[in-house]
Amino acid sequence: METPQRGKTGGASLSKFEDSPVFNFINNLSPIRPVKSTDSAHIAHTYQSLNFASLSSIFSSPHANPPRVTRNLTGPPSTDLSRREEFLENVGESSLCSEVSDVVRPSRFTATTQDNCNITCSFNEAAIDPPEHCPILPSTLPQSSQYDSGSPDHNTKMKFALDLGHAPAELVPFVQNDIDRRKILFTMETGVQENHPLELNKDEVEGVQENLIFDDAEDMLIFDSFMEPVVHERGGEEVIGNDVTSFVSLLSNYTENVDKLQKTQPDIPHRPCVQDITQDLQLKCSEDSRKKKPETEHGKKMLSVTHQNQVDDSKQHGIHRRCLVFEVAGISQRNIYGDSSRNQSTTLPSKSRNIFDANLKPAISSSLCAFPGIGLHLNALATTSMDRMVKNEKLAPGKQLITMPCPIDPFASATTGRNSPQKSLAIEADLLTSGEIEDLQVTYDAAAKDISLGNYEELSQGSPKKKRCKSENGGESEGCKRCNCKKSKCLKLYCECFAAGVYCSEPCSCQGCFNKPIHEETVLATRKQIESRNPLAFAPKVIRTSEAGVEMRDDANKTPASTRHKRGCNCKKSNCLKKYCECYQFGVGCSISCRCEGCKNAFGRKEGVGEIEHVEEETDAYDKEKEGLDDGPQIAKVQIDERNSFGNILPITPHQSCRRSIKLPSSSSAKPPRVSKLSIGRSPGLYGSHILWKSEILLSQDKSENKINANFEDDTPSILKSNASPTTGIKIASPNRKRVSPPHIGVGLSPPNRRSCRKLILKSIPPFPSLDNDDASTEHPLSYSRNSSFSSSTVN
DNA sequence: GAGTTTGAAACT
DNA sequence: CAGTTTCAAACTC
Repeated sequence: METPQRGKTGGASLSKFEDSPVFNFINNLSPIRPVKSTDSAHIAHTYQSLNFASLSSIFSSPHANPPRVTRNLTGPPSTDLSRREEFLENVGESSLCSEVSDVVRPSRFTATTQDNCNITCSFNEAAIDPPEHCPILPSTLPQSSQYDSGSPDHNTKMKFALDLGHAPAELVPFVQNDIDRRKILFTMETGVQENHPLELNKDEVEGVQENLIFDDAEDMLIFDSFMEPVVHERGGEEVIGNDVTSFVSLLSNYTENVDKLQKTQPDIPHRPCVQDITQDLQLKCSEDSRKKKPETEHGKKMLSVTHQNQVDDSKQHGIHRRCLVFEVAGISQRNIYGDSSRNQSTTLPSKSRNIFDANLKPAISSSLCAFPGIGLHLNALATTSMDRMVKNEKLAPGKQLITMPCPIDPFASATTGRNSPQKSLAIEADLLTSGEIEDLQVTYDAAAKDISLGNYEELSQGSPKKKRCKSENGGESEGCKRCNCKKSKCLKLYCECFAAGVYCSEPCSCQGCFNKPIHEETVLATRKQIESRNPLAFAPKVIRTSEAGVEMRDDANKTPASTRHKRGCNCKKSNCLKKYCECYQFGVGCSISCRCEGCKNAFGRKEGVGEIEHVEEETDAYDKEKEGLDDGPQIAKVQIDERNSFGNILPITPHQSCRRSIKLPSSSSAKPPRVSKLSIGRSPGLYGSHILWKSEILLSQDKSENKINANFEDDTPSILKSNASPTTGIKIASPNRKRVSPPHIGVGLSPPNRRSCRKLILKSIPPFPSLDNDDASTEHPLSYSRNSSFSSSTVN
């Protein structure tokens, strides 16, 4: 090996870099393994052309204005296996790029792949700026000004590029691996994507980016997700760095806001600094990793076995990253962006997946309970995705395909007998242990059982029709969704089937029904018309808003204020204690957007209602009134990331799903809606979903997450807090002037800036598929003709 | 199962 | 926007 070359900026040494505050900062931020000088040296050694000197010079010379330096790193040709293996040995677990990630993480990291598939890491000093008073940060940490290169944007950028054209193919996965492991909140996309039709194009990314303006640590976390490396078909194309840029914005905003916050609210305990966040993540990650240890080890074993495969894969693919939102979201994100993403995880080298897997599991779990779908369309999409998943037999090393019958298939259930063959749930999972698979199966069976028992709604947070469902079909989920329309021809939202985006089926007692496949055109046209009137007409009625933990902390029996009816109810006589009330029906509390009178919603009352009573009283009242009522609304509130809704069918562990459920007052004693195992968003199960976003799912989870969540609220401006209710905060006018809230949730959940996050969702993924033209071909056909064009048009 | 009540959806 | 009508689910008997 040749000795590392010094960069043009060269003067600084690695040791100098070690002494730099930035180095310390980085180490502080690196929960898993601090950057070590030896690492750097080793890296430099290993990769002769990777010049860290320039990096260190920048870090160690805060006042210097190093010119932008780009280094092309020429490693062993990817075709040279021996060299690659040697490289692997040298680099070892902590690969070169892991170091790279370590080094750059605290700063702005942009990974762009140029035509020659370089990874360009750009440092932006602004991102390095630590929040003031952040205990972990060295007091001497250079501020941005110190790094001001004089450029208009004050960016001092150093690029070191890894010429993947010559670099070991493993490099990329390793980069990904380490980044994943460290939960670094940036995205990186490397390369290349041949035959990735659904890959985000630049415009999409930009669109996403535009709306991705996080400015809080939480945002970062959300943004985090787990980076999913994706192996693409070809190595060496353009890497979209926009995601990374998004992260940059995020990080920058975060630091800035922390500073602001600290200045404006010195009394308030400082929000978690980056380290706190990363530690939380790391903690979670570590826990997961420990749990997954056997798998991890197995994965390591697999590594050797599958190394060649990986190499091949690596040759075929690039790294594709999409990281938004928490882990689950990360997965779902893939679905948003296309089918290709699904394989992202698939193609991950097993070794690289160890950490990733730890994250994947929960994601899988949540998916199980959140059988996707924003509306039926998405459910169908999910199914289709599954199909495609099955079709796509290429499973990554260390992956296994678990297939189970899919009970939660709106089509299977509502349209069985027509064109809805029972779908199988194909779960691509990391080599799970038999026990884990068993657990998965148990969970899945439980869900299936619920559905088969007619508790469809119980699983779907929809209007309970248990009466009509149970005892029928001997366990088939079909028939649970039925209407009794007489005049609407099942072409109005009065019809639950129609509203849910499903065809009426035999069990329906409707008259003059047009909501049938044979009238597909009519159905679609009508639907389109309705949507034109109100784009969100078919949107989930219950959305996730803010105030999440607040109410939960206040009273576990209450529905988290974060989950509220989109428009709010308008009850006059029912006191929001009957299913007439949609809020109650969905098992959510009323909010200030409700116009109900005499609200006694047991799940929580709207703010401002004078009759604040104790929940116990409410419950008692309800009990009295409801005594004898066989079942209340069976609602579960697994909140689904809208991205999950996009067909991200991933297995989930039972308790994970339960854990993510929001406990509702038990209905066992004729009390309000009880908690069910699963819930798929909106109504009758078909909507699957309210777009219950991932971040919400995580809300009630880990301590670290709770901690973060708490901070969310802390930072929520009072103005937003006051608007915390679902609709008030983000109320928009629908065409028919009715109050309509965007499907996104988390008004208050998110600090102001999180609006961007929602924007992102809305923009990048039309939550509620429109019948319009282009989309119609992929969405509505899905809804109403599962066998129609979608699969054929998107599968491959 | 028929009739009533209720509130969302649709309409004016 | 508000008021009214229509509608079908929820509920009662």
